[in-house]
Amino acid sequence: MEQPTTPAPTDFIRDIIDEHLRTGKHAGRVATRFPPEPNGYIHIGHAKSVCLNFGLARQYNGTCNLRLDDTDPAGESMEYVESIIRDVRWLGFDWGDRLFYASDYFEKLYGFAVELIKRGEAYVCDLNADEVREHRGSFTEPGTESPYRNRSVEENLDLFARMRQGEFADGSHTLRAKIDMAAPNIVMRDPVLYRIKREPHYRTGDQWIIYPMYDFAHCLSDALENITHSICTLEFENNRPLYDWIVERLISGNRPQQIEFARLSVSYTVLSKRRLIELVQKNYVRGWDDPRMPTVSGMRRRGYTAEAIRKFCAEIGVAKNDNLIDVALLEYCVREDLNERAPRAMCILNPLKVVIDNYPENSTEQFECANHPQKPEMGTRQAPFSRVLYIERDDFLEDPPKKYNRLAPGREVRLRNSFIIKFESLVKNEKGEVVEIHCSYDPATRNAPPADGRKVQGVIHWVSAEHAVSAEVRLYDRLFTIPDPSAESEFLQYLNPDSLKVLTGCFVESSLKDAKPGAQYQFERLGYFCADEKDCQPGKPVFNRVVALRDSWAKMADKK
RNA sequence: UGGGGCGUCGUCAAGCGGUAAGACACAGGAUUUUGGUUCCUGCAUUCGGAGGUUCGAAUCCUCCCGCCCCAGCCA
Repeated sequence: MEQPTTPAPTDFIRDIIDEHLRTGKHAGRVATRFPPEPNGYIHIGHAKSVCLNFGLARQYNGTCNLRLDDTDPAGESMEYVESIIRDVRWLGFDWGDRLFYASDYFEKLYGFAVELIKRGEAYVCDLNADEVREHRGSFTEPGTESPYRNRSVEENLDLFARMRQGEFADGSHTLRAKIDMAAPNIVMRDPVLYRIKREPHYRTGDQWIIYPMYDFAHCLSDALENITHSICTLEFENNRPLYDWIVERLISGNRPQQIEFARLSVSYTVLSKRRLIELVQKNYVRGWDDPRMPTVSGMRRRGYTAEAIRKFCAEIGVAKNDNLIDVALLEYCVREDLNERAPRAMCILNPLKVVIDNYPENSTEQFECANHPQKPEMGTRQAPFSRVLYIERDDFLEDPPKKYNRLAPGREVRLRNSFIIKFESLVKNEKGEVVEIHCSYDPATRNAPPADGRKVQGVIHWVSAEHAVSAEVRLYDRLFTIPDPSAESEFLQYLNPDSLKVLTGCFVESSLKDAKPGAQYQFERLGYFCADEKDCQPGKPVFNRVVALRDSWAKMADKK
């Protein structure tokens, strides 16, 4: 698979690695991993981690594993695993043959647990969840030791084996590390290492009824895979002492080192897995790949490219500051990428009929249109022109404000790629709405400037009524309108009911009747659109809005 | 409140004792058969605050203030 070229910025993680390289730690090796739990689809926040981990591996000529961190059977599934594999690949990264599952280590992890018991540093505790919590103490008070804390190694070994064999009820026993119930860091107050959970695991089925906790499984999985730099998000900083505690006891030689960075937040949206699951399960969206979702698959379906997402991840940087990235930066990265690659096309969202009175009836001519104004190598296409056209309703105003650069009574405009036309008259219906306008065209301006050098009011796009293809266009606005991060907890109340507007009665030029699903276009003056991966059908295309072109006209109108 | 982190432009983010990069956003202007693109220009005398060390501090020290994370048998 092609490895993308993303810029290699400097950041504190690279400083740490450089230092290791200098001192010879890990013998010059760099091994990272991307370890999602398969309990949902990955989103733009995961993409940051994917780009970081795989980017580091590539930059330092190392490796990056894809590991499914599936130690809690609840909510995990093969569908999620498949989506993760698909999405990381699509983002442009390759883990070679290094696809791993924490669940493949269950037997080894069990062995590590036994070893810890033998060292007298883990014990089986009969306290239930509530009792464990009570014994844990609080931020200000130390915890109290479990009455089961000082069982003999033999008893612990026996009990732990029986836990595995299914002798005890769910939640009745746990395996705990024997550390320090008075530790100021609550993570170190005899953390639970194994719990009993009779829930089928999507890979191991009912083979196990005890499952290792994250803190036990993750560091040891890293060690088993010879990871050198275990990069995770800031909320795990409190867990690092435990990570080291476990690894120091059970692993000899070079040990992985945990390094934390700030997770991504993006304005106006929500990236919490819990909340995204809720959106899908309660059908607020049409699925994980709904184009309004901040998931990788949603963005792909919406028309964002992997390159744009990678560019974004490189642009935001990696640091330890809590951050809230302006969604405008994401959209900038998408626009920048699409501007290069998206062929231009004309589309009328809201048609207004225009009759060119002095153009012969039953006549058609073809205009050759550049697919990209700055890139002749992208070729041309033919656009049929005839006497009856559709233009965008917004492109005509009977009584235009100053600065309006489009068609109006008494004015001339350029029809993009074709003639200059001049307003002649209009037709209204009984309600007083303009339903049709009549214009004349200047044959001498066929893709040429007027001979007399006169300037026209602007350039608008059009489509031949007879040849145009009807299309459905979906305008996606932001799914949320969360005003600031502190309001995020009430996320459902900020769902934007207008986040999806379906426009029917739209027309696209005939060259788009076979638009390839997934292909992006720039509809001139309207924005970037993507032929919908799922709903687009030849002959009647469905387009999703990717991002809008800057709406300068709207901005001017706002100003005055 | 105990512990762990973090505070540099509206938003990200470089900077690591030698006198505040860059990007987005924003504001002007030029070019343009997309109000797009491109291209110029402007945008932190100041780095959470107050003291101190120093010829010199965003960078070192002290105190203070603010924000985030931790009391799941989630990850």
